[in-house]
Amino acid sequence: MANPTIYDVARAAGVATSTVSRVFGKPGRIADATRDRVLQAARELGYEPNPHARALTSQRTQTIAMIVSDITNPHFFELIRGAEMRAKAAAYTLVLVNAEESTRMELEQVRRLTRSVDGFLLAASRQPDDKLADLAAARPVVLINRRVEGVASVVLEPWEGSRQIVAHLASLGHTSLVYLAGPTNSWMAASRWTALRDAAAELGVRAVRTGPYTPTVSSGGAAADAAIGTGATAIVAHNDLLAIGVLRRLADRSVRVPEDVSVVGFDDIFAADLCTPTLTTLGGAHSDVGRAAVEILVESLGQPRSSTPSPQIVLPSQLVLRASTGTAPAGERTTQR
Amino acid sequence: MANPTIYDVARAAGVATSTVSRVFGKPGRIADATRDRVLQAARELGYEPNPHARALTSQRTQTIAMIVSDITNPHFFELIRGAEMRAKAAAYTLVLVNAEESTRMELEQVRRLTRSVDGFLLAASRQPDDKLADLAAARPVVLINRRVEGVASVVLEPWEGSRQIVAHLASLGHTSLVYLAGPTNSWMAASRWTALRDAAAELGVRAVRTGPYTPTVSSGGAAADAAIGTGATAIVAHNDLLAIGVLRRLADRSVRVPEDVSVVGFDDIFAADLCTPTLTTLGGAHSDVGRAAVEILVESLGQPRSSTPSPQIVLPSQLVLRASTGTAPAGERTTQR
DNA sequence: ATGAAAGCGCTAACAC
DNA sequence: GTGTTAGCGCTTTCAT
Repeated sequence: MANPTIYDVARAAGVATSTVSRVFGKPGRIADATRDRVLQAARELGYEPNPHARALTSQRTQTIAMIVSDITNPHFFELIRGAEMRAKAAAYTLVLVNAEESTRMELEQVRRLTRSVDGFLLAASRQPDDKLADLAAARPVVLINRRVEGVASVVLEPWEGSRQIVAHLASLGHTSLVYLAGPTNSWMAASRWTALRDAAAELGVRAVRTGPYTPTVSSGGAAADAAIGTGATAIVAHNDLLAIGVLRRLADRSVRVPEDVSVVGFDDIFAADLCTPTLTTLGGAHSDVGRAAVEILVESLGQPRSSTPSPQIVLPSQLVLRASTGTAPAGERTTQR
Repeated sequence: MANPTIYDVARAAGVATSTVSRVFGKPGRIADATRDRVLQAARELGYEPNPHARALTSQRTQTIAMIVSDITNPHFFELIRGAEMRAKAAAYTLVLVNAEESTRMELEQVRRLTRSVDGFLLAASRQPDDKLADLAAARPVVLINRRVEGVASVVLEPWEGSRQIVAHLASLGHTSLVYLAGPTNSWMAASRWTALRDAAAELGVRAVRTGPYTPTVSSGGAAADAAIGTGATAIVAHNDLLAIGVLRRLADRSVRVPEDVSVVGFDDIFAADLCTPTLTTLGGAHSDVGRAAVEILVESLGQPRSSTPSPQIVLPSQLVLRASTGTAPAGERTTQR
């Protein structure tokens, strides 16, 4: 038979269609003998439940959508990977959408997919806070690397991590740093800068910001030039891609790293350990972020809507010291206490 | 209204439900005035078509599944990216599944998703040929970087590319090379080796193969040791990840690249241009491969099944020369004609 | 514990 | 060009 339905199975097993439905839907509520008979018939006919018919009545699709702001960034890769693994484990299907840094497209895709998925993972969303609150009020949403009051989220710790970067630089004798900012509507960019600035103030380091820059290798050139222009001895780039671009430009300009200037990135992407010099960066278990996001989304789908308290999860980040940071150049160096 | 249906729209616009359905389904067949009226009503009510109800009757889901054999490999990233972009452009939703190098899981996921998607993209499938032919006979399938008789596919040219690698090495005076093989059930691994071997024979280069190796950086250590053991002056690794692992191990063993030995990879991943030395590799437009695969899949979905001639597309690869290849060490060098 | 039957929202003949 | 109507395959009351 081409596409056997519960009717075929019901007939073959000599039961009602509702019984077949129950066998597949809520296994507890059926007598063992009947269940075995149904399962047997189903197997013989090669029956597979039709997810659309199921979704039509039950309103549950066993599918979640992950919308990433920029699939080009390898950092998202880990996020996606973690999410995919956890989704598969929970028997959910993962739909992947790239918003290409466009807030409009992000919204449009959420709208388009609203009926086809049970919930959304919004990774590094570029929407304003109120928009996200609206979206989350209307459907299950978990934000990734973005935090908004009252909306569930999972973020990789940016505050203490940024603090550690500044402390690390300060301990190497740096008295000034420049932050190469990421996109203006990036929550992470804002969080990092705030934390860097505060930590710098505390530790007596001068901190300035330039940008915003598109977080890509190719933007690193202009960013590096601007950074050098500030006279700072340490450059903290919004992410590793940008940092690697900076490294390249500095090499072209014969600025030595870390002798003349130190460079720090964020994310600890695969390439951070391969570039020359290897890059000091704030990393963390990105795939765990994706995993955790799926976890709390799926969990919230089980509960009656709105009864959930919107968990805000923070996963630890971790400063990875490599060769791109070193003691501040002597001329600029201040006496350490 | 919470979830307006075509009934609500029909009532508001004063038409039949079928008219509403047509407006959204086949825009041509309706009078302009009626269409505008329906669209207007739909907008006012905030109507969104329910994809499941649509799929249930029409048998079309506007969704395609992409199953990748190993999402960890950054090379797949580009494939996914190209596929996602093209799918979105064609108003298709992309479901992403990682098979984690497991043939069983690959099959299982295809089965599970068969009813929910219109077709499959199988990237670097690890299934045997006959299994793939079976799968493709039962549903629309496009293979990516895998070729099987009678099944539609898109591959990045491996033969002429491998040939160019050998020619490049030969022109540098190398007379022997070792290929560090990828997974045994990888079609690409087989194709590359065959092409390398044939080209080597033609050009008077001795070629041996070791392995198989898991194509990861961490496998590169053992692979490098084995390669050195063969005495070959040129190492061709199954992919860039493995090649980078080899580079690391050689550096640890103080084997100079390219002075003592040359190293070549495949894929031209982002990191190939960042490692030390930078890696000579056979690249190509991977995202175009993903794009093309979606294209022919979507196209075949338009046609009546089986009327399509299963296109086998080959996209050009391209040898990217970097610093990891150089003239063969003098001792081993043969006189050039 | 199981059956009967009414939809879920939409499409696709088939009429007119 | 538009309306009528019968399902698509399943879940879910409501009975029994």
